[in-house]
Amino acid sequence: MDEKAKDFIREIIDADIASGKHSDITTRFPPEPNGYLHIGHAKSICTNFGIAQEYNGKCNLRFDDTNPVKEDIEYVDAIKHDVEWLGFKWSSLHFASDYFERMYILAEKLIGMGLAYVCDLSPEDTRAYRGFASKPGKNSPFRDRSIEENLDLFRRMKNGEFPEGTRTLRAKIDMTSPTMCLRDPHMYRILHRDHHRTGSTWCIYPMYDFAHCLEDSSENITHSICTLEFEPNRPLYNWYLEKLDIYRSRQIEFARLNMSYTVLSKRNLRTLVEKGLVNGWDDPRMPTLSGLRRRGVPADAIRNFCSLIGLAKRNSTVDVALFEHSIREKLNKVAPRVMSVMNPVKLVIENYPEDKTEHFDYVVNPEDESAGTRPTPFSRELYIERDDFMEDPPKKFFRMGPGREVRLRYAYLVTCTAVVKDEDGLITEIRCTYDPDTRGGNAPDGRRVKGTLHWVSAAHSFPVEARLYDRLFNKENPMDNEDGIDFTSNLNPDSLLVTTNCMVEDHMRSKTPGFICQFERKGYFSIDPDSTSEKMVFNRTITLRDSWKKLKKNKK
RNA sequence: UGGGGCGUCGUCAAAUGGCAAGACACAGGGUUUUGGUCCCUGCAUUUGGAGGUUCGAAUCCUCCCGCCCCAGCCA
Repeated sequence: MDEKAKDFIREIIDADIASGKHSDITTRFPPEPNGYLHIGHAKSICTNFGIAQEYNGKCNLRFDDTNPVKEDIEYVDAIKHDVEWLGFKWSSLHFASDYFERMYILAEKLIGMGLAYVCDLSPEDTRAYRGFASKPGKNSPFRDRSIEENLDLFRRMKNGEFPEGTRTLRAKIDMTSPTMCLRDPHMYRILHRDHHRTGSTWCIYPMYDFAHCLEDSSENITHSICTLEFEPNRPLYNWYLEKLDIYRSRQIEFARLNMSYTVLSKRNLRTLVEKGLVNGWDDPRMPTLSGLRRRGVPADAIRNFCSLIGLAKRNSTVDVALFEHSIREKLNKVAPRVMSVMNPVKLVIENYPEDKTEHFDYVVNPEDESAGTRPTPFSRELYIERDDFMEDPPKKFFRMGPGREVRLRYAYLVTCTAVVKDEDGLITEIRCTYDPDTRGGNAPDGRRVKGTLHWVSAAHSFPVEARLYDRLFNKENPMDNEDGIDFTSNLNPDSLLVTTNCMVEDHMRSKTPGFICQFERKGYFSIDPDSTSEKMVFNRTITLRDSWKKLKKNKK
């Protein structure tokens, strides 16, 4: 068995088990319900749930809902659905808000220990007193209130006696600490807002640093895995647990995922949605899990991608090509093949009987023998891809041209005899003859053809809408632009092209949204929920690799 | 320029003092009724730089350089 090298987090866990520090491992995935999950969260989900699986431990799903201003129940449901879709089951479900009472008690305990105080400084003054990174801060004038006064004030804060912004509860640590978050950090702020779960019960809400370590501790989380930007907060995380003398979870930080040609911050994704630059959080161009799902990306592909990218502390940007590779790799193995013509032009076989229809055996998936074959109908009038014909083709063009013989996949060898055009010079019809001896696609005399074209029978196909998606941004780093702010200037104007006259084999009529297939030679497609009985809609998940396109591009 | 992190191929990423894995990308070739898949081949004499320790250094030491994070009553 080839031992895959372990990442630094799994090495820490191994060491903790070896040393006897832990015999059972518990992790957690702690999203804030203020937006939709994206591929970056998938890295965290796969890490936390993956570790729990590998070590026979537990992984909780916990909503970090400490800020009612930004959070909503809508996101809670969407997040649960996304985690399940990715293929994970949480050991237990929690909400930070379930711990509000306990947090409050622990806050009073800290006050009682002389380690927390109510501060009346305005937000502006608080900032002024904090100092700078290189300059120490000054003590708040309210820092030395008596325990009794602090307790009284804090209870009155809780009882709603003070307006928002007038007072906070702060930990009494060290205003001169070189670590900014240790300069008497806020524990509670006043917010006269209804919370999506606790309603109007509370008008003070705990800050992240105070809340998160308590949540982890309450759940006996052994390893609290988070992203790099929380690294400077770790001393504070440890401070609360130590002073309160409660279960000590260990915070470990890893580098969040960045991906080329993609934005992955909730803030920027929200901008795209709110400015109407995409059609919602689940727009198939979005890197959200809901968007990827709608686009047709299998959860398996995402999980495999997450194991390919590794886990480390170095800031990095993964090439989106690696993600695309993961998608193709999965889809190639599972997607049934279908023939569909995106940009149809009629092909008439002059020597084929007008009233005849015959069927050929179509291999459903050459990568999966068990998928078997199915019959596909063929007749005198077909559609082929406009791109598959050139009147004056170069040598390397292996497709149809005047006088050229090509294979119609699974059917016959045909030779182009004529082209019919309208008054504008647009080709309206291509004429050809077929060789009846080549049934199935091979010539008994052994002659070979270079090209094999896909096709549909005109009488046995129907038009659908195809939404051809491409990368949302045309710049490797969408954040890199002239004014340094407006990343939307790097949006790819061709990220969505719609064609409404894509002809698809008749048997596809019965398929329903979510169905994924490969349109042969074109790419992988999934049926969109926008489909109606009048018009089916297909999303292009991703194209096939296209070495012909590459060859053409390199010549230019 | 205070504190906390991080520098190994174009992009990710292993190597834990003993001869720089692997994947993607790229380039070339083979097979092929998808210009797909698959298969072969090539792709870091060198690990941000300079010194030092050592028989031996990406790994240890010193100095330097670069990048990221922290000054929300956000998370």
